[in-house]
Amino acid sequence: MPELPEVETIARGLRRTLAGRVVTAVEAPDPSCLAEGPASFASRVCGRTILGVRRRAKLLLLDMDPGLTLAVHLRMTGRLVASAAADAPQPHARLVLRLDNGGRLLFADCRRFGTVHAFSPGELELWPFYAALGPEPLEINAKQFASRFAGRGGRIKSLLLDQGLLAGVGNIYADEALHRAGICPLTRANRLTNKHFSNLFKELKAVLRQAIRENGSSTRDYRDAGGNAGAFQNSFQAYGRAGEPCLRCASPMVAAKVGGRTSTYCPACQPPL
DNA sequence: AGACCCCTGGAC
DNA sequence: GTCCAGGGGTCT
Repeated sequence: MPELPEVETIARGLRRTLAGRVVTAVEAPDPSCLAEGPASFASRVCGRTILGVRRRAKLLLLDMDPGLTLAVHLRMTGRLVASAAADAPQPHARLVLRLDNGGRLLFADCRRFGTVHAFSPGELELWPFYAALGPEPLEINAKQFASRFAGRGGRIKSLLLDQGLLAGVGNIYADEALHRAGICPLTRANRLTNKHFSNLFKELKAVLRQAIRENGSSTRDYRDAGGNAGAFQNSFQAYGRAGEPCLRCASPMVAAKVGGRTSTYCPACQPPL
Protein backbone atom coordinates (compact mmCIF):
# COMPACT_ATOMS: atom_id res chain seq x y z
CA MET A 1 0.00 0.00 0.00
CA PRO A 2 1.65 2.95 1.33
CA GLU A 3 4.18 4.71 -0.82
CA LEU A 4 5.86 8.02 -0.23
CA PRO A 5 2.70 10.21 -0.32
CA GLU A 6 0.73 7.91 1.96
CA VAL A 7 3.53 7.57 4.50
CA GLU A 8 4.11 11.32 4.39
CA THR A 9 0.41 11.91 5.05
CA ILE A 10 0.44 9.54 8.01
CA ALA A 11 3.58 11.15 9.42
CA ARG A 12 2.04 14.63 9.25
CA GLY A 13 -1.14 13.45 10.91
CA LEU A 14 0.63 11.58 13.69
CA ARG A 15 2.98 14.47 14.34
CA ARG A 16 0.08 16.70 15.38
CA THR A 17 -1.51 14.08 17.60
CA LEU A 18 1.51 12.41 19.17
CA ALA A 19 4.06 15.15 19.79
CA GLY A 20 4.63 15.44 23.52
CA ARG A 21 2.72 12.28 24.42
CA VAL A 22 4.23 9.76 26.80
CA VAL A 23 3.89 6.01 26.18
CA THR A 24 2.42 4.47 29.30
CA ALA A 25 1.92 0.86 28.19
CA VAL A 26 2.50 -1.45 25.27
CA GLU A 27 0.24 -4.26 24.07
CA ALA A 28 1.46 -6.65 21.41
CA PRO A 29 -1.40 -8.90 20.25
CA ASP A 30 0.79 -10.00 17.33
CA PRO A 31 4.43 -9.56 18.36
CA SER A 32 5.73 -11.12 15.14
CA CYS A 33 5.93 -7.57 13.78
CA LEU A 34 8.64 -6.76 16.32
CA ALA A 35 12.34 -7.13 15.73
CA GLU A 36 12.80 -8.17 19.36
CA GLY A 37 10.75 -9.89 22.04
CA PRO A 38 7.61 -8.07 23.18
CA ALA A 39 8.81 -7.71 26.77
CA SER A 40 12.09 -6.20 25.68
CA PHE A 41 10.32 -3.87 23.26
CA ALA A 42 7.84 -2.73 25.91
CA SER A 43 10.56 -2.04 28.45
CA ARG A 44 12.43 0.12 25.94
CA VAL A 45 9.38 2.11 24.83
CA CYS A 46 7.39 2.60 28.03
CA GLY A 47 7.87 5.92 29.79
CA ARG A 48 9.37 7.67 26.77
CA THR A 49 8.02 10.87 25.27
CA ILE A 50 7.26 11.06 21.56
CA LEU A 51 9.12 14.09 20.24
CA GLY A 52 8.10 13.92 16.61
CA VAL A 53 7.24 11.77 13.61
CA ARG A 54 9.26 11.72 10.39
CA ARG A 55 9.22 9.86 7.11
CA ARG A 56 12.22 8.40 5.30
CA ALA A 57 11.45 6.44 2.14
CA LYS A 58 8.39 4.36 3.09
CA LEU A 59 9.41 4.26 6.74
CA LEU A 60 7.63 6.08 9.54
CA LEU A 61 10.12 7.20 12.18
CA LEU A 62 8.93 8.09 15.69
CA ASP A 63 11.61 9.92 17.63
CA MET A 64 11.37 9.50 21.37
CA ASP A 65 13.04 10.95 24.47
CA PRO A 66 15.21 9.66 26.03
CA GLY A 67 16.83 8.61 22.75
CA LEU A 68 14.94 5.94 20.89
CA THR A 69 13.55 5.81 17.36
CA LEU A 70 10.74 3.52 16.28
CA ALA A 71 10.88 2.60 12.60
CA VAL A 72 7.56 1.32 11.27
CA HIS A 73 7.30 -0.18 7.80
CA LEU A 74 3.68 -0.67 6.76
CA ARG A 75 4.50 -2.85 3.74
CA MET A 76 1.26 -3.69 1.92
CA THR A 77 -1.60 -3.35 4.37
CA GLY A 78 -0.25 -1.75 7.51
CA ARG A 79 -2.07 1.12 9.20
CA LEU A 80 -0.87 3.41 11.95
CA VAL A 81 -3.84 5.14 13.53
CA ALA A 82 -4.03 7.44 16.53
CA SER A 83 -7.32 6.98 18.33
CA ALA A 84 -9.20 7.70 21.50
CA ALA A 85 -9.36 4.98 24.11
CA ALA A 86 -13.07 4.48 23.62
CA ASP A 87 -12.70 3.41 20.00
CA ALA A 88 -13.95 -0.03 19.09
CA PRO A 89 -11.25 -2.69 18.88
CA GLN A 90 -9.69 -2.72 15.42
CA PRO A 91 -9.36 -5.92 13.42
CA HIS A 92 -5.82 -7.10 12.68
CA ALA A 93 -4.33 -5.19 15.59
CA ARG A 94 -0.66 -6.04 15.98
CA LEU A 95 0.67 -3.42 18.36
CA VAL A 96 -0.90 -0.79 20.60
CA LEU A 97 0.93 2.01 22.40
CA ARG A 98 -1.13 3.49 25.21
CA LEU A 99 -0.56 7.18 25.78
CA ASP A 100 -0.62 9.46 28.80
CA ASN A 101 -3.65 11.39 27.52
CA GLY A 102 -5.78 8.26 27.38
CA GLY A 103 -5.35 7.88 23.62
CA ARG A 104 -3.55 5.11 21.82
CA LEU A 105 -1.48 4.49 18.76
CA LEU A 106 -2.61 1.39 16.90
CA PHE A 107 -0.60 -0.60 14.39
CA ALA A 108 -2.97 -2.86 12.44
CA ASP A 109 -1.92 -4.98 9.47
CA CYS A 110 -4.16 -7.46 7.71
CA ARG A 111 -1.45 -9.27 5.78
CA ARG A 112 1.07 -9.08 8.61
CA PHE A 113 3.99 -8.05 6.41
CA GLY A 114 4.68 -4.86 8.34
CA THR A 115 7.57 -4.47 10.78
CA VAL A 116 8.43 -2.37 13.83
CA HIS A 117 12.02 -1.81 14.94
CA ALA A 118 13.19 0.15 18.00
CA PHE A 119 16.62 1.76 17.60
CA SER A 120 18.86 3.34 20.19
CA PRO A 121 20.74 6.45 19.03
CA GLY A 122 23.10 5.63 16.18
CA GLU A 123 21.58 2.22 15.47
CA LEU A 124 19.11 3.28 12.80
CA GLU A 125 21.87 4.38 10.44
CA LEU A 126 23.49 0.96 10.86
CA TRP A 127 20.34 -0.95 9.91
CA PRO A 128 21.16 -2.42 6.48
CA PHE A 129 17.74 -1.62 5.00
CA TYR A 130 18.04 2.00 6.09
CA ALA A 131 21.67 2.39 5.14
CA ALA A 132 20.96 1.14 1.60
CA LEU A 133 18.17 3.62 0.84
CA GLY A 134 18.64 5.96 -2.09
CA PRO A 135 17.85 9.68 -1.97
CA GLU A 136 14.41 11.21 -1.51
CA PRO A 137 12.95 12.17 -4.90
CA LEU A 138 11.70 15.51 -3.55
CA GLU A 139 15.12 16.42 -2.19
CA ILE A 140 17.38 15.98 -5.21
CA ASN A 141 17.82 17.89 -8.46
CA ALA A 142 17.32 16.70 -12.02
CA LYS A 143 20.98 15.98 -12.58
CA GLN A 144 21.20 13.82 -9.49
CA PHE A 145 18.02 12.02 -10.53
CA ALA A 146 19.29 11.22 -14.00
CA SER A 147 22.65 10.06 -12.70
CA ARG A 148 20.95 7.39 -10.59
CA PHE A 149 19.46 5.71 -13.68
CA ALA A 150 21.40 6.74 -16.77
CA GLY A 151 23.25 3.94 -18.51
CA ARG A 152 21.62 1.12 -16.60
CA GLY A 153 20.39 -1.88 -18.53
CA GLY A 154 17.33 -2.54 -16.40
CA ARG A 155 13.79 -1.52 -17.24
CA ILE A 156 12.96 1.97 -16.01
CA LYS A 157 9.87 0.79 -14.14
CA SER A 158 11.87 -1.72 -12.11
CA LEU A 159 14.61 0.82 -11.45
CA LEU A 160 12.10 3.36 -10.13
CA LEU A 161 10.92 0.76 -7.63
CA ASP A 162 14.48 0.02 -6.48
CA GLN A 163 14.65 1.70 -3.06
CA GLY A 164 18.42 1.74 -3.24
CA LEU A 165 18.34 3.94 -6.32
CA LEU A 166 15.49 6.21 -5.24
CA ALA A 167 13.53 6.00 -2.00
CA GLY A 168 9.78 6.02 -1.59
CA VAL A 169 8.39 5.31 -5.06
CA GLY A 170 6.13 2.26 -5.37
CA ASN A 171 3.99 0.67 -8.01
CA ILE A 172 1.27 3.32 -8.17
CA TYR A 173 3.44 6.39 -8.51
CA ALA A 174 5.92 4.71 -10.82
CA ASP A 175 3.10 3.94 -13.26
CA GLU A 176 1.58 7.40 -12.88
CA ALA A 177 4.87 9.20 -13.44
CA LEU A 178 5.78 7.09 -16.47
CA HIS A 179 2.39 7.73 -18.03
CA ARG A 180 2.61 11.47 -17.47
CA ALA A 181 6.11 11.47 -18.92
CA GLY A 182 5.14 9.36 -21.94
CA ILE A 183 7.71 6.66 -21.19
CA CYS A 184 6.98 2.96 -21.60
CA PRO A 185 7.67 1.09 -18.34
CA LEU A 186 9.51 -1.63 -20.29
CA THR A 187 12.11 0.80 -21.61
CA ARG A 188 15.68 0.09 -20.61
CA ALA A 189 17.16 3.07 -18.81
CA ASN A 190 20.13 3.18 -21.16
CA ARG A 191 17.74 3.96 -24.02
CA LEU A 192 16.45 7.11 -22.34
CA THR A 193 17.76 10.55 -23.23
CA ASN A 194 18.50 13.46 -20.92
CA LYS A 195 15.21 14.93 -22.06
CA HIS A 196 13.38 11.78 -20.97
CA PHE A 197 15.01 11.88 -17.56
CA SER A 198 14.31 15.55 -16.96
CA ASN A 199 10.70 15.06 -17.99
CA LEU A 200 10.31 11.93 -15.89
CA PHE A 201 11.79 13.70 -12.88
CA LYS A 202 9.46 16.67 -13.33
CA GLU A 203 6.38 14.45 -13.64
CA LEU A 204 7.40 12.22 -10.75
CA LYS A 205 7.78 15.20 -8.44
CA ALA A 206 4.49 16.64 -9.65
CA VAL A 207 2.54 13.44 -9.07
CA LEU A 208 4.10 12.88 -5.64
CA ARG A 209 3.33 16.43 -4.57
CA GLN A 210 -0.23 16.28 -5.84
CA ALA A 211 -0.78 12.96 -4.07
CA ILE A 212 0.55 14.42 -0.81
CA ARG A 213 -1.83 17.36 -1.19
CA GLU A 214 -4.69 14.88 -1.63
CA ASN A 215 -3.66 12.78 1.38
CA GLY A 216 -2.50 9.79 -0.65
CA SER A 217 -4.29 7.07 -2.58
CA SER A 218 -6.75 4.62 -1.05
CA THR A 219 -7.30 1.77 -3.47
CA ARG A 220 -8.14 -0.64 -0.74
CA ASP A 221 -6.44 -0.73 2.64
CA TYR A 222 -4.69 2.58 3.05
CA ARG A 223 -5.96 4.94 5.74
CA ASP A 224 -4.28 8.00 7.23
CA ALA A 225 -3.43 8.62 10.87
CA GLY A 226 -7.05 9.54 11.56
CA GLY A 227 -8.43 6.46 9.83
CA ASN A 228 -9.55 8.42 6.76
CA ALA A 229 -9.10 7.47 3.09
CA GLY A 230 -7.02 9.56 0.70
CA ALA A 231 -8.32 11.09 -2.50
CA PHE A 232 -5.60 10.71 -5.11
CA GLN A 233 -7.06 7.42 -6.39
CA ASN A 234 -9.61 9.65 -8.13
CA SER A 235 -6.78 11.17 -10.15
CA PHE A 236 -5.18 7.95 -11.39
CA GLN A 237 -4.33 8.07 -15.08
CA ALA A 238 -2.53 4.73 -15.30
CA TYR A 239 -2.58 2.55 -12.18
CA GLY A 240 -5.39 0.01 -12.29
CA ARG A 241 -6.78 1.31 -15.61
CA ALA A 242 -5.93 -1.62 -17.90
CA GLY A 243 -8.59 -1.96 -20.60
CA GLU A 244 -9.86 1.54 -20.01
CA PRO A 245 -9.23 4.40 -22.45
CA CYS A 246 -6.12 6.49 -22.02
CA LEU A 247 -7.22 9.84 -20.63
CA ARG A 248 -4.92 11.60 -23.07
CA CYS A 249 -5.44 9.75 -26.36
CA ALA A 250 -8.33 7.30 -25.68
CA SER A 251 -6.32 4.25 -26.76
CA PRO A 252 -6.95 1.21 -24.55
CA MET A 253 -4.51 1.01 -21.66
CA VAL A 254 -2.65 -2.29 -21.32
CA ALA A 255 -1.11 -4.21 -18.42
CA ALA A 256 2.26 -5.93 -18.49
CA LYS A 257 4.37 -7.60 -15.84
CA VAL A 258 7.62 -5.77 -15.30
CA GLY A 259 9.92 -7.26 -12.72
CA GLY A 260 6.97 -9.21 -11.39
CA ARG A 261 4.86 -6.12 -10.80
CA THR A 262 1.78 -5.25 -12.85
CA SER A 263 2.42 -2.14 -14.89
CA THR A 264 -0.33 -0.29 -16.69
CA TYR A 265 0.49 2.00 -19.58
CA CYS A 266 -0.76 3.43 -22.85
CA PRO A 267 0.96 1.83 -25.86
CA ALA A 268 0.29 4.95 -27.92
CA CYS A 269 1.38 7.66 -25.48
CA GLN A 270 4.15 5.49 -24.03
CA PRO A 271 5.62 3.85 -27.13
CA PRO A 272 8.44 1.31 -26.84
CA LEU A 273 11.91 2.69 -27.47
C1' DA B 1 15.76 -11.56 -14.35
C1' DG B 2 12.73 -14.65 -12.37
C1' DA B 3 10.60 -17.73 -9.00
C1' DC B 4 9.32 -18.15 -4.82
C1' DC B 5 8.45 -16.66 0.11
C1' DC B 6 6.14 -14.01 3.93
C1' DC B 7 0.15 -13.47 4.85
C1' DT B 8 -5.00 -12.35 4.44
C1' DG B 9 -9.12 -11.36 2.14
C1' DG B 10 -11.77 -9.61 -1.78
C1' DA B 11 -13.18 -10.32 -6.60
C1' DC B 12 -14.54 -13.57 -9.79
C1' DG C 1 -11.90 -23.03 -6.16
C1' DT C 2 -8.18 -19.30 -8.66
C1' DC C 3 -6.03 -14.99 -9.08
C1' DC C 4 -4.84 -10.68 -7.36
C1' DA C 5 -2.95 -6.88 -4.23
C1' DG C 6 0.53 0.22 -2.42
C1' DG C 7 6.56 -4.30 -0.34
C1' DG C 8 10.69 -6.46 0.37
C1' DG C 9 13.77 -10.66 0.99
C1' DT C 10 16.09 -14.76 -0.56
C1' DC C 11 17.20 -18.17 -3.37
C1' DT C 12 18.80 -19.97 -8.25
